[in-house]
Order: sequence, then C-alpha cells, then structure tokens
Amino acid sequence: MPELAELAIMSDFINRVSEKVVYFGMNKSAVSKVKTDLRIPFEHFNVKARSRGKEISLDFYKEDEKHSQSLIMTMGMSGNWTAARGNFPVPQHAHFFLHGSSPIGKLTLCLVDIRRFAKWRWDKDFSKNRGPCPVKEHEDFRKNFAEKITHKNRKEKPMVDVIMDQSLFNGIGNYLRAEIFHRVDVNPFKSFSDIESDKIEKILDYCRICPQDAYELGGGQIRDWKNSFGVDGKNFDEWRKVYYKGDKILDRGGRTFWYDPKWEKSEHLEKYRASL
DNA sequence: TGTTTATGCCGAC
DNA sequence: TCGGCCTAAACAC
Repeated sequence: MPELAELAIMSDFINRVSEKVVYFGMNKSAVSKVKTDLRIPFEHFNVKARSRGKEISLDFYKEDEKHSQSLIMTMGMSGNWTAARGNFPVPQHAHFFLHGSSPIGKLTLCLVDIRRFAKWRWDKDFSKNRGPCPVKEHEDFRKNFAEKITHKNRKEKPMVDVIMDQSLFNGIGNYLRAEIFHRVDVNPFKSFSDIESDKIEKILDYCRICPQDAYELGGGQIRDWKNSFGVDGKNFDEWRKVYYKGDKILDRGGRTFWYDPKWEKSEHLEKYRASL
C-alpha cells in the first residue's frame, strides 16, 4: 500500500483509534529482526502519529508531563495498520504491537507487514536525509528542491530517476511518479536542465496534487483492485491513468516505470535505454 | 510445479 | 550499481 498518501492515511487511523486509549506497552513479533529496544520509561502513555512523506512518527507522551519520545517508522513495501479489540486475535503477519486500554476494553494496535521490510527506531525527529513532505510542507518542499537540484550532476539526470530520490521527493514512490508524469505532460526521460521552467513548476505542483487525490480516494489499491472505493463516482482504479496501464521500462533502479505511450519514440527515451 | 512480480530501502563492493 | 531482505499472488507451462 504505502507511499505518501497511504502513510498519511495510516497516521490518521492511528490517531482515530488511539484517541481515548491509554497505552501501557509495546512489543514486536518473535520473528521480527528490528533490534530497537521497545521498553519505555512511562508506565502509561498516550500516542499520536504524524506522517511526513514516507515516514511516520509515533509520539509517546504522558498527559501530565512534557516528556515525550518518538519512534520513527517506515512501512517498506507492505506495511499497514489495524487494531484488535478485546480478545480478537491479532492478524497474521503483525510484527509490531501497541497494547492499550480504552473505555470499551482492551485494544492492540498492530503493524501488519507481510514482507517485513518496515523498520522503526527511536529518534528526535524525521530523517534528515529525507526531504519535506510535498503535501504537508509544500513550500519547504519547493525550496528544498530548488536548493538541491543544482548540486553536482543531479540536474543532468533523467527526471524519472530524480523523482525517486527521497531527499528531494519524500513520499513519491513508483505509482505516484507514473501518475505525476502522466498528468504534467512532460517527457520523464528528460533531465531537469532539459525541461522548461513552467513544466518544472507543474511537476512540483503535481507532487502535491496526486498524493492528495490518492489520499481522498482512500489510498492506492494496487494488487487488490476489488477493495477500491470511490468519492463522487471516482475511484482509485479510474484515477490511475498509467500505472499498470501504459508502456513500461525497467528503470535504472530496476523498477518498472509506467509511462504514456506517446513518449515511445522520443530521442530522450532512446538515450535513456542506451544508458541502462 | 516453477517463475516472476510487488506501493522500499540499505549496505557491501 | 547490485543483491539482499521477505511473503504471496499472478502468471507460465
């Protein structure tokens, strides 16, 4: 599930279910290899979540104290959250658990992660090597891009690769880059220095618009299309224009990039192919 | 039955 | 830049 929109949805979910919950501990599954020590100096605590691009910060705090600490988490390829009330069994492939009690009984908040690529660690803040959130910190995101795109040979690299760089485009992943490029009508195989400045502006705009759309549609349903639900007659499956629909190429990172077939015969694509 | 693919990231060369 | 980390669904035969 998880790119920017999905991480935002997960953090909303955590906040919604945690509102009247007092937590008293957490642990991980026996099979999880994450080494982070999950003991916490609070006997009872509250939890709030924030997302920034592809990270979630779980903030632990006590009502009566200013003291707080945060787990910075990434969701890998398959991380998602669910809650088990009372003695309802926790789902298969849940690897991180937060135990609490609410006015209506026990609650276990679970990070479900089939592939176990999700990670967590204690930290003061979100990772410094990841940029601002294109949706929640849009102006900072633009500023950060303007500063860093000029560095080294970054401005000569094909934008299809640059847009996956999380120090510039925190939260943009494989389906979002496809949908962003489709909507801005820019040849994704061109480099920053080959793209007109108004088109660059448009790319940055759509780095906010596309994740926001996906967020409002309830996030991407990519391998289980049937669960797709919609808003005003639109659902994710209709919103998705090229991902799994257009032409494809294996990019420099070995990931499938889906693009508008109109770029099929462009010289920039030819050049990109030759460079792989 | 075996092979390929998947919304991500990290560390070893 | 490449393999590794993981499981499971979708495909190929």
